[in-house]
Amino acid sequence: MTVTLADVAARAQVSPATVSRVLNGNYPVAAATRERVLKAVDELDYVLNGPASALAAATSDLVGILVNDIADPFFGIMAGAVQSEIGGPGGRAGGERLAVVCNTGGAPERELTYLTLLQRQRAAAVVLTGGAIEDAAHQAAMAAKLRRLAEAGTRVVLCGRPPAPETGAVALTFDNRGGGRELTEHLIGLGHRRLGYIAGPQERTTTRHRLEGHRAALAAHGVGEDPRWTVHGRYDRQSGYEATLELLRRDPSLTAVVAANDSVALGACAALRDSGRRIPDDVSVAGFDDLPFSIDVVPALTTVRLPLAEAGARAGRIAMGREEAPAGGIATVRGELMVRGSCGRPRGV
Amino acid sequence: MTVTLADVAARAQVSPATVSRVLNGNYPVAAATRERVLKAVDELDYVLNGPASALAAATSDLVGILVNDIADPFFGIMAGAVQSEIGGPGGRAGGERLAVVCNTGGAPERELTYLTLLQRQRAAAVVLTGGAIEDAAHQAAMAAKLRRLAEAGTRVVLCGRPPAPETGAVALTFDNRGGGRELTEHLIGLGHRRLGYIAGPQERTTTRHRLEGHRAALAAHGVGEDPRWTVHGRYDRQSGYEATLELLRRDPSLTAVVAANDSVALGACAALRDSGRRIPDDVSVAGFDDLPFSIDVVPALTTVRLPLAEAGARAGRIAMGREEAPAGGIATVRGELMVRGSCGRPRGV
DNA sequence: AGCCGTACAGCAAGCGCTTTCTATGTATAA
DNA sequence: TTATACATAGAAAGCGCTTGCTGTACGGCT
Repeated sequence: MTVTLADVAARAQVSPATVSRVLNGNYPVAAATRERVLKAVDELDYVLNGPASALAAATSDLVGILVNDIADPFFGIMAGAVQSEIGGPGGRAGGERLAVVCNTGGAPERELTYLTLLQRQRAAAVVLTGGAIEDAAHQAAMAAKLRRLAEAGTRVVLCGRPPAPETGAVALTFDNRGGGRELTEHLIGLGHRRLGYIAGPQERTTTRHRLEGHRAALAAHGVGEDPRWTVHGRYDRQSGYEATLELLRRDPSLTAVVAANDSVALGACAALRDSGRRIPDDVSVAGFDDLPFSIDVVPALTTVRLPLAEAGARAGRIAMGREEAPAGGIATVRGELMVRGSCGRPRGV
Repeated sequence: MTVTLADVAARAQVSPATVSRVLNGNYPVAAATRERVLKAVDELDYVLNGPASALAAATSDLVGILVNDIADPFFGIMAGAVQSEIGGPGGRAGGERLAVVCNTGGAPERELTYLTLLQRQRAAAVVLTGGAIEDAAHQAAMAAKLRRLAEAGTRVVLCGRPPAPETGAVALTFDNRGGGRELTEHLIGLGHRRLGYIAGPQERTTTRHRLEGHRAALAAHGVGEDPRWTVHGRYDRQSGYEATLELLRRDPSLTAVVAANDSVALGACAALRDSGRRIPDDVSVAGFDDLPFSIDVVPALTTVRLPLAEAGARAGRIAMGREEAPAGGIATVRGELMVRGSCGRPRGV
């Protein structure tokens, strides 16, 4: 029914072993034989059986990419960059690998389940993107899983994630703290003294680091802080909208709102506008990430650009062993402050 | 070294067959035995070998999702929805399936290569999203490939794609023509008579259908058309920016610009603004898709909402055989006109 | 001429799992 | 009590491929 290696071998009048070697190309096969085999492959429309070959060779050409939300360009951009480097169709590398993009939705248990699934498939490499979840039990479980994957020969790369010590995983970490600090310093420099902060979900490293950067800036410049000025929410637009209304309710005199990311900032802008405030005349807004749309909203968003595509590409190359891992297995990727129209001087300054 | 089924069997004092049956759960196994096996699995930290099991069972739990651009939310939203329905971790369905999101970049050859890769993995199902490429040779090759996949038992679903006759593929097609027509009729109703159109890449069905809808509206209402008023480009923001400048150069008197999608519309807005025009006072702008950000730009984008998440979810269910395919294997998914601030009456009307 | 190195090609043993068929013990019916 | 069905577990035959090892033929060497 389905064509197998043996069928090709029969047709080409060679042994299955030879066909296999022609297809894998790492063994001397006479040119004439090779041609004959290739011709048979073509005529029979033969397609290798992936599972069988993975079983026999004890390796697979699957590469897993874990993302929190595939509908969010933040992850899409990284995933796309990883994929372009792992040598899938169209990638620069040679072999044909299949990128498996796994959508965890930010749920700890899904993260683990996907890792198990990838382990089951004997994935060649796994790239984890996005912030980690700060739960001791979960982190321990993740560390154990990553260690086991590494032991089984799967290369593990963390992209935009804090390092996972003693797991053998390479980490390209975003400098969220530094970026957050720089951003808030910019606002302080403009004269803002009453800054609201819309943070992401509580238990995320990304959330915490960005917030810490924000606070470090405030502290460094002697700017006061009020617990009412910080609200936590999700990393999406709607959450930004709601959080901003909440912030405004708590303290209508805020002159700036710093958002956990650009999507949240978008929601903040909408809420501000709906409540009759102008940006940046009445309230300044800042985002984080510099996603493609951020330059197009009006006014354009002041934000911190993270080199998502570059980091993803690098993660992909490291995962494929085509680039050396950074010293110590850890590299910090810095963001860049993008000053645009959404932040201005507060009234009367 | 690595733990195998046999190890578990030995530890649980049963045969490998029994372990397999416990793990797959479709054969009567005494409760006591099952417990013993499960305990051994746990103690040994056993992870099934995916390739081996796929080989033996001649099926796999991989589901492929082909997208043009994973960094584009248009695809991300659909892919996420498909994934949530195929029963991967966190999905509603039971079994644990791995969704493989493949980024074709819109390149014909990559589309085919990925399909081959998926065929090689003996994927359980494949969902193809996005417009098809209108090249006879490529379409024939695709049709052949899809037919072969279907023959091998892989369920094939097209989501937001025109039907592929005689391939056994189920198609959920977006009514791009109807949406395009409705959108332009709205503009005509507002009084516009000089409408620029920024189309997508030439060889895409999506591009052609949307443009046809636009033209049908013009024709139906006796509104003239000038070849200079149509420009082709890519489906991204930058392309929209450039195309708009080109449109303006060709005819500065245009009162409206209809874009192939929302990202393009965003670029158009930026170009219009940079050239000193106000939206919608001087020029109206319309998009297509209604991506999440479209409501947040200022003014909010008038566009056609496509139920991406719903369509993706349905495609996922059909791919899993959890929902019946539509009659004839084809269903048309309609868009909905979203009237917002970016379109107004032209000056003097 | 005889020997050996080299270049290919084939044999056959798995890889780790699923599944059919068979065996065994137990419960039910006659 | 014996015959029969049922529930459960095991034996074993692959699934389709890779790869270490074993030929075999040929050319160059001494």
